[in-house]
Amino acid sequence: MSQQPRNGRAPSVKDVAAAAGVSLGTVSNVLNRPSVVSATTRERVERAMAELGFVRNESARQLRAGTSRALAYVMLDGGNPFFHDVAEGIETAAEAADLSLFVCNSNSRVDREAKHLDRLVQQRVQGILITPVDPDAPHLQEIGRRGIPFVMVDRLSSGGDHCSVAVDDVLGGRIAVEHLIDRGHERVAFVGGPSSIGQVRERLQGAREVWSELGMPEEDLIHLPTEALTVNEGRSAGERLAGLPSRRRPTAAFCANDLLALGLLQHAVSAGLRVPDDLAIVGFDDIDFAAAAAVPLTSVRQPRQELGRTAARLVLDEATNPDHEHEQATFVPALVARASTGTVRR
Amino acid sequence: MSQQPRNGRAPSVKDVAAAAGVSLGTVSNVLNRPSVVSATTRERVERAMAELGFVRNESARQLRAGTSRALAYVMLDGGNPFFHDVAEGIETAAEAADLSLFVCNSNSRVDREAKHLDRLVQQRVQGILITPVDPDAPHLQEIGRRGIPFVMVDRLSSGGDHCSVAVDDVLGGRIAVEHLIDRGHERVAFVGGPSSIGQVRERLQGAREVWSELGMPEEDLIHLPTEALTVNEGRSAGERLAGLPSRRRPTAAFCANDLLALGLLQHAVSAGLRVPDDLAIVGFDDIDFAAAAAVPLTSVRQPRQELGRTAARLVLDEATNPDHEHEQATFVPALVARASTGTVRR
DNA sequence: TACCGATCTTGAAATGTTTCACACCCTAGA
DNA sequence: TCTAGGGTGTGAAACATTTCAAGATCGGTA
Repeated sequence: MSQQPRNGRAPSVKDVAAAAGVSLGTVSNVLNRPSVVSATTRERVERAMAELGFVRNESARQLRAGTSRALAYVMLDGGNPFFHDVAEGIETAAEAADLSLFVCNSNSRVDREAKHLDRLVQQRVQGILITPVDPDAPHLQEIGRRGIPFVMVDRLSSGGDHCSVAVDDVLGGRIAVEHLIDRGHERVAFVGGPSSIGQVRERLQGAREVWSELGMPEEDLIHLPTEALTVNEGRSAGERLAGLPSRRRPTAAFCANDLLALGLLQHAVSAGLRVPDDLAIVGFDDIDFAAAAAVPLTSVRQPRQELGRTAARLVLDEATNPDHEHEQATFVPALVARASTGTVRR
Repeated sequence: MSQQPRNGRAPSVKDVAAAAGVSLGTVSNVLNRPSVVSATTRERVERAMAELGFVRNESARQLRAGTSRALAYVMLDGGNPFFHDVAEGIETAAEAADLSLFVCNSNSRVDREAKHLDRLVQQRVQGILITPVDPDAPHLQEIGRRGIPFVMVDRLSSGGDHCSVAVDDVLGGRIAVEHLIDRGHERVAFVGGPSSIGQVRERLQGAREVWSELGMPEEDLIHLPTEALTVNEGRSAGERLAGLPSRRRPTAAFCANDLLALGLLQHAVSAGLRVPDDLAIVGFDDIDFAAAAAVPLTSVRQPRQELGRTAARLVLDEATNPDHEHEQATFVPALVARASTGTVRR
């Protein structure tokens, strides 16, 4: 690991070859096909590398080989642990395939997303995984048309012209609200928005479906819209909820994600409400903080890591398998009941 | 934005030049020095690029130019929102300098950290920011010796052979415990570990300093060690705390970070303890979830984004300024008092 | 000794971009 | 008509690597 005095330029294969007294090709063989070079030569070359502190120049490698060694995941909201867990799953799979993973964060902004994508295309990454701000945005189609392996995460592809991985959000909405009805609640709020977000729309749809199927009056499922899926918005929804006249006030809330639920929970506790007795709460995603809340949160679990691993598997298949067929992988969400919805009412 | 039918190979400057009827050099000029080419030629070239769907090949660019357009941040624990916030700060600064940021996560594992670093060196990134598992690990020295701009984040450099950015952790420990003493607590637990982590050692040191300076008996500051700085470990510390004989049991806990504090808080609430009356809690970092906890958490705030921005500034200076001098930027932590420590006791 | 096959090594070509010295074309001035 | 010089455009070289056809070496055998 020792090094020559720095002379400005990083040592190249050429320098290694000279130091070891072999040709460029041999050095390259040591790097890429060690088995074809004799043990003694290999050793000599490796010693030279160590002495010079040689590190392969990845841009040159990539330029010549025509293929990068990296995947990328563009996540929607770095502040939401859900996406971090998905990224972990992707990284596990990438690691196994000996690929790097670039993690980017669009922060729900289309311009940031576009900028990231542009850079990733310039980098010629092997594949792009993304939870998009808008699944129909033209710059996404662009990626596909370019022939870059592409998988949509946490959103199902409508057109079917690329792979996608997601849970069944409608079903998720159904099981959340069914759980609340089971617990005896007769007036329930759905907290979430904006409805430009597909996940929000579908979770609400599932909620409404099961609500009417079980014969509950339509006006007793109240939609409390939010501007974003954040803790703060959850708190502010809590204020609005508290402001409702008591005969209209729901006894339970189903939040479009756990961040909203945590915000709502906090507001409820600080307003002196007892959870679940005065207000039951169900979240969505089942992030670790949900279980860790002061009143542990009932939540609709998504298999976060598995979502990521599957997405990575699909993108790798698209990258390497000539017979690749696009696939829409759907997972089934599961209710995880905790203290925030307590036991049966009354 | 339309494209030729894909013919397998992505279009290169050569193709663009041919399509526009100009030379390679001119295309490159349009890309890099638009001002030296006449408006009409430029337009023609740009049209050709659009028609072919040309995207610059970054590896070739980097190989020739000898310089990458990216920074990297290797964070210690992607599951801790603190590091996400630091990364946001770095990204802001990188964005302003028109650089990409690669975010990696070592997950507190030396081998993952080493692997990431190795890849980043191969990529020839312009600079590396890192919150290291072990600040004295030899592979870190290696980076510096290689001449890659390098900044340590959330840890102060001892040797001074590179830049670093951190808050004064000893001071942080002092203000946390001083606050508890002010509130009238006479028996306090420090929750945190392992002590291989410098931050933990220093926060404990600060706690001990102020404890003895204010004349409190040494044996009344109890150290509850943990295996990691996670919510789960916080919960388990809560169990151990509850198991102490009541005359030894502290009335307040200072946790080495907010995740521990949240775990401890959850255990306390579920065990029926009133916070802050039966147990007051102070965290460290002031992540967003601290304020959002059911009992909002008193915490020692670190300027998370600013830490990141400053680190990015330093690494950029090292990368571009020939007169760069290594700098240890220290920030002052501040106590943010919330409900979890309530008001004065008795 | 000559030849063979196996094993190992070589060196040139190719990858897509940027750079830079130079050539070209005008126009203006002598 | 010639020259100077600004404004444009050109094309070859360079960057660090990989690949691959071909060459070298060696031990063994006819």
